[in-house]
Amino acid sequence: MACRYWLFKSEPGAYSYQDLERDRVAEWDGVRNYQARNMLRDDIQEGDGVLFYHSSTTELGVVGTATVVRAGYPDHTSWDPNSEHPDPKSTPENPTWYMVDIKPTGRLAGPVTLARMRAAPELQQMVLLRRGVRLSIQPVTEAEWQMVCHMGGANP
DNA sequence: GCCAACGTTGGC
DNA sequence: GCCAACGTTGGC
Repeated sequence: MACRYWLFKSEPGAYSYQDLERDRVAEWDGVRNYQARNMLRDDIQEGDGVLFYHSSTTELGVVGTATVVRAGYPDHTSWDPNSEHPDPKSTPENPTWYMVDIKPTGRLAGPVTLARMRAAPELQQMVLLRRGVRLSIQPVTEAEWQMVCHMGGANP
């Protein structure tokens, strides 16, 4: 897959865009879904763009952008029994789960809400809007990236 | 390898 | 809080 743009979902109660701005760099750990793992491990490259989406909150939508600063590497929290998502089957020698590091590149001037995206004819093919898709990491096309950034009043 | 039961996600 | 949709688990 030669995708250069992605959408990462996060519940702002757990980790918000504001948290990312505070931290400057975030290890995107804790992903425990094989489809998402494959993208983290195989496809997401340094320099790729990330739409940061807030889920399970009052204002659903993309609130900012980020960029990948480190491509996929083993998620060390998976073999830490005290982490939030331990997996006894994952070891340093044979890791099951992967993560990337991202840093914020700018809050959108206005949030691009889920409702606005649903209403945009240009975005009808977005993975996010597909019925039943719950992936927390999704590929985004360049056209979709441009459109969301445009709708958000950003120029990354 | 099938598939029912269960757990999770996430919008509403 | 509800529930549709999906992923995972485990008995057979």
